[in-house]
Amino acid sequence: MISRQKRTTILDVAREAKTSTATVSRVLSNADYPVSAELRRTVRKVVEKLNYRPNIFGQVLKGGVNRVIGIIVPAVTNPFYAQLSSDVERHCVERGYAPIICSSHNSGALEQDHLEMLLRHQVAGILLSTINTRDSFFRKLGAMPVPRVLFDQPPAGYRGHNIRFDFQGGGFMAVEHLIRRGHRRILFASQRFDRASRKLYHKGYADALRRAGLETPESLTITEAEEAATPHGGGDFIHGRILVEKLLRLKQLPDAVVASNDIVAIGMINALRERGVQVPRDVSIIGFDDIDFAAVMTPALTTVRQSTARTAEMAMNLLFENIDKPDMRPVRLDLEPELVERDSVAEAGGAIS
Amino acid sequence: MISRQKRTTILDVAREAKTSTATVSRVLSNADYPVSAELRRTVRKVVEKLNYRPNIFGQVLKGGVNRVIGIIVPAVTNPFYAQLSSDVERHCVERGYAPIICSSHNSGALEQDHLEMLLRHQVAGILLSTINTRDSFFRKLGAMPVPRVLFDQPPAGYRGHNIRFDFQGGGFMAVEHLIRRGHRRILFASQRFDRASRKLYHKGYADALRRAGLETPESLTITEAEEAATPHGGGDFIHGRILVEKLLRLKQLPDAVVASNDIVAIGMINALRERGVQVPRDVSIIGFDDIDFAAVMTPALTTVRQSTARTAEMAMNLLFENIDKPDMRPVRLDLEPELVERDSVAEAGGAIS
DNA sequence: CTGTTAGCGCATTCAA
DNA sequence: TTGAATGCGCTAACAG
Repeated sequence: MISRQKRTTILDVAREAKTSTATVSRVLSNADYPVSAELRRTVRKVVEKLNYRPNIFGQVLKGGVNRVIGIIVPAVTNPFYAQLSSDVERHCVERGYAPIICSSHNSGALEQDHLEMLLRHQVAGILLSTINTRDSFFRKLGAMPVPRVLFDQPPAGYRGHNIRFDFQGGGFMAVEHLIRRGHRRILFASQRFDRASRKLYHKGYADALRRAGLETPESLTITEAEEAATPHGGGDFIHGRILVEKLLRLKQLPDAVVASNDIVAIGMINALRERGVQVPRDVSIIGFDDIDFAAVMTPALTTVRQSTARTAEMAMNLLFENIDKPDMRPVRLDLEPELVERDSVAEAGGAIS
Repeated sequence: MISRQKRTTILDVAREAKTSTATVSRVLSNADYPVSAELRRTVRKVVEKLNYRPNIFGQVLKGGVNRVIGIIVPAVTNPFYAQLSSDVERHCVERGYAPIICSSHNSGALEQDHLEMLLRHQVAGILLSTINTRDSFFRKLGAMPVPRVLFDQPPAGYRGHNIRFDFQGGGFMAVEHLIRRGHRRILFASQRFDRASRKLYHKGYADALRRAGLETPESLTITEAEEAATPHGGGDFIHGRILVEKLLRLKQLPDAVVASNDIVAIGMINALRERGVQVPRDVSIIGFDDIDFAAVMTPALTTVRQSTARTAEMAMNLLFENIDKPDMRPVRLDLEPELVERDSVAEAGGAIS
């Protein structure tokens, strides 16, 4: 059985200071309330001496609000989400809120557990990148009595507040850039298409190819079995390596590869280098996300940026607005991709412009 | 002012189910308690219908315990801490606890804020990698009535539970390995020595050199000014680049470099490559931590592992033991470094063995 | 098997 | 300027 040391309560303080709990409460949290300077001083001294800290469970129960924001991401081990959590944390602290970061380990069930936990903790708001896709989940989510903003992966029909990144435009932009640089045979390399974002990114990719009159080669993907066999730690890096194995089995190397994210791209670049294939000399690669490492690696990664700073800013502004105005109607904000040109995409032989 | 939607309470459920709050409570949280099958069913149905969720503030206030564990790390954007948080999270979930991950952004003040927040939330236990060093902080920490385990950076004299990684042994091990591979002029490259871990790692490094009768060259470090000027995102990668600039200004390239962590090592390898200096051909580099990426990059990074899996396991076992036995006396657990030989350290010309 | 009720710690009326 | 009393939502002791 779990036990715990007895904590000092407001009553202990009141007794020691020879006053009432009401006065102690006033000294501590109602700066304006008139309390004689002397009593105020004694109370503070006793608080210090007893190392008293108000029990938030009493406070919140009494009707206060828990100044805590919950953030749920698929995996903090993914640098994109780590950076985003970090950005969000800063916004929270600025406004006097405490953030609770939850990582769902790419598990829909764990994500739901986190959601329940946050709700039971009466958090003031929730920021969520969900990997759940079932309607039943969104029905439950919709019934949760708490301000919330979805970002990164809001499903197509989602009706609440959400930050919607233009994945399709991103895929289009990536291919456009590659074509502009003279590439023709452009491959898509990705984990399973189990998230809307990946489907959309691929759609943008295919659209751009079609528009340029180019054929859409079959994508390189990770099978469910391969995914299950991936050691937990390695994550997408390993997927990049697996994709390279498949790539090298092709009759002919493509001109360029559109990778589903930076980690996959980096994994591919490394695996290719080991096999003697140089990026971008032998093949160009474009990533997605623009994680910190992309800028400092060699070759510096050309990528499509999904700005964590902007996402965090938009999402938190929206969330705090909703916390202030619980009845505001759902807002959808759009976030545009940005092309970040660096060194992993080279000019191809037959460049057009 | 902050407002919130009225949440459904146990009373709402009881009324709707035409029963008492006690029965509802029993159905929900006391599986053994005898309640007629029919009533049980009705209650469950109403709970579902009203989307009721017990308010944890009521539960805890009543005397229950908050099955939540707080984890504070210096920065989730550092892959080592991200991985560790992730490992810890798994242990928590296995035991029916919910983890709250807090990132202190390398700020001692923010770390204290997080600590206060966790305490006010009556968490069952806290896992802490502190960057605070002042005595006053540890006095406050000591007075906190909550089971806690320090890991990664417990200060020398700390008396509570702690997991102590042998940084000094790690530094020694790194140099030993380099010497074994025939390297003689071995440089230490690091951020500021503002943490005990870095001082200790350097001490082990210097000890090993002295023992081998080799001189200890002046270390390459980041100045406080350079650190302040580092853009927030880049982190230690940038530090690696700065260290390379300093390295290349030396009259002579060393045989090998001992980097303070993997990120710095990776940053250095990349910056060196851009300047035409190949690792390990021209200079060997050994990292520290063994983050996921170390295994899959090119060259695969030789490094000294501080196992996140082991750290998490030891720390959580200790923490849960302390939660079960609040009066147990402080335990100190030691964690040994492991050398992970990969490809960033080469055999030097005049190898001994 | 089911219901009534006390009380956890706190902020806030209301009364003095 | 201060204090006594109430009730937030919940569980458990007690009563039936």
